[in-house]
Amino acid sequence: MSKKCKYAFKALAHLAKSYPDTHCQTAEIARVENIPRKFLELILLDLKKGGFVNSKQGAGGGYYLVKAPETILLGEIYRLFDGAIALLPCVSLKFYEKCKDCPDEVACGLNRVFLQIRDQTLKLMLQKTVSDIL
Amino acid sequence: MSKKCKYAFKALAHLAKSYPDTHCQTAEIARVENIPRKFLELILLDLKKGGFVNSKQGAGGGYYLVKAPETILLGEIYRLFDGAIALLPCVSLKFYEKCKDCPDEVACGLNRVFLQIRDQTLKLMLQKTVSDIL
DNA sequence: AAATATCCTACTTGTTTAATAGAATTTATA
DNA sequence: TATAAATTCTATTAAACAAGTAGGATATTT
Repeated sequence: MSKKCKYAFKALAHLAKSYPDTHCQTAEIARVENIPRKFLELILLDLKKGGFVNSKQGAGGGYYLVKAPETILLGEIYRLFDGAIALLPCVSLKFYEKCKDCPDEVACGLNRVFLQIRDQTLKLMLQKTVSDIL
Repeated sequence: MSKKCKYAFKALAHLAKSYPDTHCQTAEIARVENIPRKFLELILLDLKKGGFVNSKQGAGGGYYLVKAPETILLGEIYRLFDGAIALLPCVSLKFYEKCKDCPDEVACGLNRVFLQIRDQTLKLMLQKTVSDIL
């Protein structure tokens, strides 16, 4: 998992603590969660584009969750930042790509095994939410 | 998973088909499995250093498995080429590293969730062998 | 108007990936 | 014993990605 993605999880967990009452500023999150501030700005922006958080500009502004923590699936966030959950593109649901070197996906032994692993991981990732990492 | 690792799996599967009777040459494996030949050379060399295959130099030489296909765990190969199976260094068994931004691993929610995911994946990866991808 | 905060674009630095190139070494065999 | 065939070794490369950093534009409050 990229640092970006890990920081995103931590930022969401931080915002979840003040949900739905109040909002937090980038600088505060950065300080408390030990994340480089300017880097975190980009991450929060991505989370906003992804529809997970919203923001208020200007003095006294900040970020807040758009949805309840228990409705934000870890898998969605992972995909937003790191792309495929699957270890092979040919077993990915959302980022599927055919292997150029593989003539027959159905007969491919790697495909079979890594589909199982993807299924397992996906199940947990779409079952666990931001409220599970508080 | 890196291409290198995927190619390694395919090369091992190829070698498994002629185990223990005969050996295969890089050029043949490269052709049949659609892997760039010079790239495959490096991979087979790594597999040799890792103790999974052995080779015979010179005319009529080639590579062959050192151990039976059903004793070569996919997780071992994955680790050899791609390192940690875990998604976070702080939940990795063989490639453990402390997160610099995390004050308390035991209290960390991310640690908890991704430890579960690692456990799942590891279980399958150390249970499945080269003979499972034939 | 000033201070504060998000928003946006670009840049940088280092590492990794996926190869490719060429020569050295070893071995079988004609 | 020369030659061909194969592995082995070292180096290089181009492209992409990771993890930030920098600076200014924009919006909002006081």
